[in-house]
Amino acid sequence: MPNKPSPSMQDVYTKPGHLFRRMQQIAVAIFVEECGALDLTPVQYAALVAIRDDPGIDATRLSALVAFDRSTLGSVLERLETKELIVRRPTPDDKRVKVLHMTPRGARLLAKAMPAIDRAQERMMAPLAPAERKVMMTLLAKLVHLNNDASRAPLRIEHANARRAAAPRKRRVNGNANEPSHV
Amino acid sequence: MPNKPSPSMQDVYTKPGHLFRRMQQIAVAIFVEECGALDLTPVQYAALVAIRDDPGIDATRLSALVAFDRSTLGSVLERLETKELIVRRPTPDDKRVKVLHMTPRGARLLAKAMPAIDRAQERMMAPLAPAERKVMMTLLAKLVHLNNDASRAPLRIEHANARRAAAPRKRRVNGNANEPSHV
DNA sequence: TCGTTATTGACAGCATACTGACAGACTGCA
DNA sequence: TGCAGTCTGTCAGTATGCTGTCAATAACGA
Repeated sequence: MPNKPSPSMQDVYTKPGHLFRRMQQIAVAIFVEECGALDLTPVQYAALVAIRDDPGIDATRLSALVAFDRSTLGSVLERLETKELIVRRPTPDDKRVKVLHMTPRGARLLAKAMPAIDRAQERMMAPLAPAERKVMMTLLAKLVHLNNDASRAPLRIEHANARRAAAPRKRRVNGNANEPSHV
Repeated sequence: MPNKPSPSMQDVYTKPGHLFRRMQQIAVAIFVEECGALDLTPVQYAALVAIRDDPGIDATRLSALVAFDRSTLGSVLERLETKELIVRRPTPDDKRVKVLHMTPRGARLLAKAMPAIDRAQERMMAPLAPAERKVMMTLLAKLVHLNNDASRAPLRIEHANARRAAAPRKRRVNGNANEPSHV
């Protein structure tokens, strides 16, 4: 038995898992600090943008667009509807589906939130020099992209218009069928 | 470049906030995939390591060591105690405090989990080339470190032994008194 | 056409996280 | 010594996220 010594806390601090968790903690804290007055969370913001980009989208396709779990998205949409930022409407086409639209109020909030969002994104990266930021973002984007299928809620951009475009039915081939084509 | 008045989803995808959230999602998914059989989450793992490193630590100091919110840590410790991986004991010194110790069962689980943890950390970074991983980790560590005070639960290593070492009482000067001295 | 399969939104249950508040215990200092 | 202020664990409330499951509905295939 090699009897490798167990990891110490100092080891944990330098591991990607710990650092990603910390960075997410920090990013959310900064976001809320900037947007808290507008009562808008990172997740709600992303959902709003996606709905405005794709009016009439349904919840399942939205979850693929913003990479939320379908279960989680339900409660997020409920909160957005309670705040009257979006509406959920049934469709005659498919009685299972409820389509999503942004309200004028939602549009106003989004416009108002923009400067705060920008400040938040700026602050997260502030400790790095401009050149470092660029490297960081490139590597992070690559990492997220190539790990896309690791999470339960992978990003699926090509799904967004599937319904509307009457795309051919999907054939799930055991595991990850849709490798995204964009890089 | 962004001639659009409002951000589109394509913009959101390239913003640090979105990418950090995705990466955390992915990191947790990979961790759970590797360690799920052991019924161990990333947070529980970090707490276990810290308790083993610092037997007799109390919950408040532990929360500073692993950068959890004090409120959150309560329920985490409760779950660890239910699984009999740790014990919480009152101390005669200070009736408010409950000190934490790992059980033999906790030690066994930690030892058993090590290979899975290593695999998980490895998999998260797998899409990057070795040189890229190094750059990524360096920049990420720097970013987390310099943003440390942005979250509610900043890392406070110097607190860990405060009680035991009978350190001089800290003087809170309006706001965040402990600016980390290490950079 | 009709049974099988897939999809959709919803829900229950668990685990992080954060805000804010609290009672009880402790400490420093007047 | 007494008391004002601090610290500790805990709790209620809110918001993500995940694993499952379910009924209703839709689409497919023999």
